[in-house]
Amino acid sequence: MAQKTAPDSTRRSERSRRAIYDAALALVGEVGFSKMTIEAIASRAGVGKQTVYRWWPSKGDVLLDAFLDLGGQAHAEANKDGEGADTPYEIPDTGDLEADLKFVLRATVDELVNPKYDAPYRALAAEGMLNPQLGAEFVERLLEPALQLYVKRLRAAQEAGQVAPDVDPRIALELWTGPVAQRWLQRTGPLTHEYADRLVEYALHGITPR
Amino acid sequence: MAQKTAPDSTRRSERSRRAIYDAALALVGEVGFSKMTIEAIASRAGVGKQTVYRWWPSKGDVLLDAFLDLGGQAHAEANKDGEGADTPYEIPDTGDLEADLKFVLRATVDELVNPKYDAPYRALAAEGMLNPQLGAEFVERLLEPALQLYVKRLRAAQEAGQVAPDVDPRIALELWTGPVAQRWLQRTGPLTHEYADRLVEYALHGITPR
Amino acid sequence: MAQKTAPDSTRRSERSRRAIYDAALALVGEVGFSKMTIEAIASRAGVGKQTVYRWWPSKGDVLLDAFLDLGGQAHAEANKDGEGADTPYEIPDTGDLEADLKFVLRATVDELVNPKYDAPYRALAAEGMLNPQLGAEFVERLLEPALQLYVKRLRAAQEAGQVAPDVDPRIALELWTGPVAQRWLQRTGPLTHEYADRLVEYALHGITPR
Amino acid sequence: MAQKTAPDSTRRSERSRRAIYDAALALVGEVGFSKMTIEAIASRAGVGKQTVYRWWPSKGDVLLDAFLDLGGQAHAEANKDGEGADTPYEIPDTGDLEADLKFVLRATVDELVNPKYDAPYRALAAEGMLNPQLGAEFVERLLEPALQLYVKRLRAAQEAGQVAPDVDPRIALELWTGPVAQRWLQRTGPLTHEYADRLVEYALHGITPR
DNA sequence: ACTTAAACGAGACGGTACGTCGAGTCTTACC
DNA sequence: GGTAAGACTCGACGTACCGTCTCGTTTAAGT
Repeated sequence: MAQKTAPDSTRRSERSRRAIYDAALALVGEVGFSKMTIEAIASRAGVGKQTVYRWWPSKGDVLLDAFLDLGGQAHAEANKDGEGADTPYEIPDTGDLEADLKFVLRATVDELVNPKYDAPYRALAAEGMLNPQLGAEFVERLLEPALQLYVKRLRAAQEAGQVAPDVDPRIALELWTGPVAQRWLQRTGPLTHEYADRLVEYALHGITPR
Repeated sequence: MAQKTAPDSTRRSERSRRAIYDAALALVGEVGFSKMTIEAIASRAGVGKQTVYRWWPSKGDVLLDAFLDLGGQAHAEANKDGEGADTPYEIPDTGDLEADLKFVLRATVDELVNPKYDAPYRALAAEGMLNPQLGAEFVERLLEPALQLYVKRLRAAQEAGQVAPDVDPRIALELWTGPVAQRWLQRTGPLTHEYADRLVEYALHGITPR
Repeated sequence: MAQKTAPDSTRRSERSRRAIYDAALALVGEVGFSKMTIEAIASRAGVGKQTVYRWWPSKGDVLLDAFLDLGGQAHAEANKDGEGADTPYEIPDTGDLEADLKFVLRATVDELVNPKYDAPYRALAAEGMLNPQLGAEFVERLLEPALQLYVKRLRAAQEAGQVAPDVDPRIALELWTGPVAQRWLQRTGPLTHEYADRLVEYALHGITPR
Repeated sequence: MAQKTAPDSTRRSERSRRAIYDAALALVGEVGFSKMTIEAIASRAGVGKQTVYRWWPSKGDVLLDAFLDLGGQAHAEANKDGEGADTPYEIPDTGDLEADLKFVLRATVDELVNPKYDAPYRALAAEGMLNPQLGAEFVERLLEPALQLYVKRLRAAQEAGQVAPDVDPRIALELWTGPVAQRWLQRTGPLTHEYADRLVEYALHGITPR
């Protein structure tokens, strides 16, 4: 396959890469995704346009990498005082499924509401809907790993008999992630801790009388 | 409020309006929302650019109106043979809540999968996430009316004792609309009748053992 | 030949015509000829665009009529106290050709420098250079009548033996009108009374030693 | 003076510059100045609009440069066979002032009548009358240099005693350039060799009897 | 330490679309 | 039927970015 003489990533300027991430995240917050231009990113990063085009095919991809990097940094930050064992991304398992799910979902809500994450994450979600290639990458690298944590926790709950054995965890988790995503992205209602709790309750016990 | 000498809508050309709707819907299907330009809409509709700009502030707004018109037409079509009483938008109430919900949700899935609706609806959803003004209009005029049908049906079910009285219908409905929206928009999994059925079952009875 | 049903000038609105003249003259002074638009003229005159288009083919023609009207008014004004005999446009004949020419040429200079006349007259001259049709009308209705006054005066001078009999007056007059026009239109030098005097002297007596 | 980050002229595309000149000169001849658009120039030159706007503020300026370049080319052409000494722009001095002036003025008339030069030159002259900034440049770069040749020749004639010592050459030359300009630009009469001769005669010897 | 080739900053280039303005035509309602 | 008003199609405006393409200038590997 004849690519356009693919760039040599070993000689890549780390300095420029970081500057581009910073510029992209700043701009998406300041002017929004659709008004964020590659020229503006380059100019703000003090970088030539070609340096952006050399490494990313579109502004969406720049933002995706920038956002993943942001997440990586945050995680590294949270663990920098640890002795060595890296705290994994994990849903707690206290034995009380309902409490554990509420705890995590509340944290998710907090994050989605945080402007620092909202702007880029929302932009990526929206862009991914129209651009299947970007959307696939978004889901694969960002969304699905997070959802798999629920799968793992639900499997444990099934083994503990707290979830019916014939329930498909991959579907079950959508009972609360779907609604939260919808409220967040489409602003169809307030996104609060109370709302998160209610979703978990309804999902676990159903809405029909017992 | 000093607008730029608002145009006189009584003198508006119906011909142009329809042509613009058709062009917008065709283009969003053919080239996608982001590559759809106002110039292309105007040109395809055989209309001056100014005529588009005179009546809509952005291509998103054009598409929203075009899509609403499309829905209106479809509904009118479906009722043109009726005696006179307009069949309302309504969720059937056969007494069997689960069956009724599955029926409607399957229909929703079919519609979302239909390319005729998918392209514009998806574009509007995505655009509405980045543009709060458009998003609000999208929700108010398109999404919320549909969701309210579930509220009504769930209220009836509550009166019939089929749904617990302390359940909030506006939240409950999101147990299935949220997941469907997520699968559809973010392509996180297959969107099938089986999936729809499963969501309704989980939502009604919960995922914990009974 | 089927014209577009030529308008009936007997039913023409005098009110509108005057308002259009005023608007055109005001605008050419305020924003210049090229930024003066027919829409602006109509709007300022409180008149529909069609009323302008019905009676004039271009903004140049509007301005030409407006300027001719302005000249007519000025002349009427100058004669409104007269007993009845209309003072004709005429170059004085005191018997002293040089003095008479200097007098008239100084007056011409004063007029060309007067902003009230400069803007429209200059616009018409320039436009007439690029648009032969307008140019011909400009020359025929505005310029040539003025030049013919010199022809008449020079003929009288020839009869009085003050101008060589083989001199062509129509060419001779250009010895001073040409230079004045050039200085005025192309701003190649100061346009003063002294300059006017000098031109007349050179033209009458030549620049070679006598 | 804070310009908009003035472009770097060392990186300018010579190819584009020439193509733009050619397009501008062709267009002004074909459709006239007022119907010549910057879009058409760019399109015909196979150039982006921005490349025109980057280097010139208006179509008038483009045409001025194009015309100057045309003159430069013509002059270079005329001298390419020379040994090295560039034939200067110069009015011949045969000792016979009248003959020399007639010779040059006839050549001027020929040039003004040549369609190749008429269209752009006329357009520049007319545009310069309405746009003082362009007019100043036109006079300074195109008109005045030509007029100064007459000043030089007349000074020589004064030294030779063929022109009265108190005559101002800068004014004297207008006795024939002014009329020629007027006939040419305003089409007030035929522009012929005979006319040119007559003007020189009148100007040199005056129109009064000797 | 020196060479050398790739990445880099800068930004000009041919394009496309933007959103606005005005041209000239046409329609509506009024007088 | 002329008029004021203004919506219409069309085309050009001047601007903003696109993605590509030179230009020198770092800069880091491999001699």
